[in-house]
Amino acid sequence: MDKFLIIDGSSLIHRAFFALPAFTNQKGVNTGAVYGLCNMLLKLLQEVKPSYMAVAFDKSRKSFRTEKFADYKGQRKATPPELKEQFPLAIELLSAMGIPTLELDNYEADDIIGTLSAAAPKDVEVIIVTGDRDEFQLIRENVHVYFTKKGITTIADYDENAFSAEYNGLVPRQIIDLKGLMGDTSDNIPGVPGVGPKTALKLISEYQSVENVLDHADAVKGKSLQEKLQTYRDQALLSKELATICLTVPMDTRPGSYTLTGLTEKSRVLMQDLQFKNMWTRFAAVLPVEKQAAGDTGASGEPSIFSETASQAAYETVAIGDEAQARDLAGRIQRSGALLPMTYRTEGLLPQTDLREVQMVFEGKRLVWDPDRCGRKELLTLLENPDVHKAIPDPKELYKYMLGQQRELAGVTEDPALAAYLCEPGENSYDLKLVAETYLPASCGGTAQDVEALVPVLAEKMEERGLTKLYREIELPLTRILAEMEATGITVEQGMLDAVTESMTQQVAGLEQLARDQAGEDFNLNSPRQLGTILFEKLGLPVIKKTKSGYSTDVSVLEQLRGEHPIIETIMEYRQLSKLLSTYLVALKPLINPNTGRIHTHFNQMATVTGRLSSTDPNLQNIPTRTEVGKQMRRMFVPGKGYDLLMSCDYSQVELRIMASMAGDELLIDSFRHGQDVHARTASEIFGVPLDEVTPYMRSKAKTVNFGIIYGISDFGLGRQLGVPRGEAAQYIESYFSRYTGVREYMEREKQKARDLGYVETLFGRRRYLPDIHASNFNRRSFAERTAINTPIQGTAADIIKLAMLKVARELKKAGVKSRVLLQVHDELVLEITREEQEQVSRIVKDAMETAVTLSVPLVAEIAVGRTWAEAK
DNA sequence: CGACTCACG
DNA sequence: ACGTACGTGAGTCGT
Repeated sequence: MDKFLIIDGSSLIHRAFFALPAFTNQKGVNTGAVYGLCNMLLKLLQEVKPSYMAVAFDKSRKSFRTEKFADYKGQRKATPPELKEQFPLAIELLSAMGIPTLELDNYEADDIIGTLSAAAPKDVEVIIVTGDRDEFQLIRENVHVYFTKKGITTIADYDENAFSAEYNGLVPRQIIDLKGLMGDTSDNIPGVPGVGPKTALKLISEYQSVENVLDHADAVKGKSLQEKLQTYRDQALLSKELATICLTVPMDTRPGSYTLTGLTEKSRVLMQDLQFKNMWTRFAAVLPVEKQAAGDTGASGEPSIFSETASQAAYETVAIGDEAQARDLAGRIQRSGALLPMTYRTEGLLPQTDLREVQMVFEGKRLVWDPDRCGRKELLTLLENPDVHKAIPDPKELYKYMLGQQRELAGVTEDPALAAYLCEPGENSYDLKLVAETYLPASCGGTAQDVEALVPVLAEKMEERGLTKLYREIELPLTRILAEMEATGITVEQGMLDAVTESMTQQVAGLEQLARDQAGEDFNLNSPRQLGTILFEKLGLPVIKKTKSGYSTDVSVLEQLRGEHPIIETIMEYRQLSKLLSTYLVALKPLINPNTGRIHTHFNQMATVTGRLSSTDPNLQNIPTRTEVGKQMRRMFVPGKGYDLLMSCDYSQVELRIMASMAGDELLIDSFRHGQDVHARTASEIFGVPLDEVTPYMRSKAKTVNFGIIYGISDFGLGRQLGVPRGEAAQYIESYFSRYTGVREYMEREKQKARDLGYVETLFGRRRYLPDIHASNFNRRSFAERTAINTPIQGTAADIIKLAMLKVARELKKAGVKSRVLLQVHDELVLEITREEQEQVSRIVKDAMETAVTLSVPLVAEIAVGRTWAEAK
């Protein structure tokens, strides 16, 4: 049966507006409500698959109802301007999408919807979508109401039965009788004062209609109710009339007039303008796309440089079908010298991953090459040929596949995903489809054609932003190194993991029981909420800090409560142990690869805004080290078969050194050049005592100050960290800056740069845009200012260790040693080595790290070696 | 799916 | 007067 989807646009856009945060596009146009509406429509289109569709809006506040009753909707708050301005936008967008919209003078959306649904023929199923219960009156056979309960995602389907179940056996039409009695505060329908939903439901259930209730007013229970019904008789009848949806609006009611004509080019441009990045493509999956007239190049009117690559029709798709064809093709590709745009997919567990669905663009054709079918040998030959230049988005998995085949992927000269990351490092994903939608006027849904089109676009963008060198010399070659590290993995001693898990499980259980005994009741120790209730309500401990949703119970709070009650100690111990247990023991075990017996983390090269790597599944960059129990975790990491030791090589105070160099601060540079203990030196400077009179207490304070400086210090933050009043913290900062004047100037310079250019950058030109630097909101602006200070430092450190990794890899290869790099932890490299190579490798690694770049201060790397990661520290 | 907490640099 | 350290990922709870 054909379905007719009728949407209460006004109702849904209101819901969307209040359910979503205030989005704006770059031009400052509010877009959140339209965005939310689009998402709801998308979901509905997917689920309902309608043949006909219309979206109705209220045209203005005036309607035939206001003529009857001047106060109708009189109490309603004015629509916020941020929402109001989105109505015309929504209508324009929907029209461009080929979705019929309706708004009529003197009528509300309700009436339009009512008229359409009432006129719909029996062989059409009508689905009304609204957040307004009034429209339940329209339910009948073949007419459903999808009611948006709360937010914008939960939808309940009401037919006659569902309605009757909720409304005590009434029929949908009787909603107007209910409204007649109870009124509606939001529409300012008065009803009968003192009659609420419960009384109204009871009365209508008994008497069926308002009229009948009024006729039997003397028979109802309760003296005052009787009186009210009699007094407000006319008001009740008027209310019923107001609540009645008009079914006879003069309009075209033939469903056939409301077909979906298809997405237009204009809608794509509009969505791009609104910065709805993948919305158009998502709609294209459920709506027809209007064919463009020949020669029409779209909204710009200018011939697009992508006019050839952007259209699907320009590409012929060819599947490689047999060995002869594969050989012929491989030969032609190798001779051509052309850049080969590619996509690929792999699956399976290391090292036996399989390669599937290779696509490439060659001689204007899209080739689909399934290596399981034919020509695997030829394909691998192409992939390992460094003279065949390839453009591959995110090729890390392909590198790993090749390593599993004892081969090496070479000649990857472009990676559009990586390029997009360098251009805009704050995005959530660099999936090819998304990148194509962002940078191309028309994407081909994440195919090799998109790769081809993206390469020149992103090359230009990177050139314009000074990122080319960073891309070519650091990021692109680093991918291969990361692939090797991931493929290699690190060995965890399984027996120890099991033993520690066992004993820690016991301890955690014991502490859990103890905490319950001390609390005198059962509760979930892992629930901060339940814990808060116990501590601050039941036990009456003083509230130190609050969170958005209740009492804070974090370590800083617990530390202050220590001694107030024995349970605090128990909780702190429990927290520490259960964290270790769940995150580093239980979670680690299933990530041991059964094929290799090792743990293969994933180093994400496109995850952070500063240029650091991140590590997932598992995160091996946050294995405990700070506490004694935590160190136990590092004892499980050992050299693998054929290796004797783990080696850790870490930069000493890189970030402070980088700051000294970038700031050109004479004092700090001097300190590092003389190989001084910087924290002690800082203490001597800010406390005004000779270096040999610095106490450990002063040094520790100075160390905290030094960290604070790198983070874009504030007196409040420093005070909190140090546990001193902010005034005292402010004094430390002031005396710091009065001595390290170069640092102060550097910070002002970076903030000014962010204000002038809109971005800050690292030593190697890695950029981070900071739009909030101009925010009127103090908080957001301050945050951007601290970021302006921190990002060049943290980011330069990231650049430097990446360079060091490339150099280490090169030097180790040149030396022909077996020892290899396994992990990177921001300022540290972890290797597994043989005893024989220890001297040689430590020299190579230390030297490569220290000479990765030349700053105005020396870089120092410290080597440690041991049987486990804990000992190599 | 957001909030909270906590592990790391 | 504003309220705060920078950058991550993961486990758990509760809506």
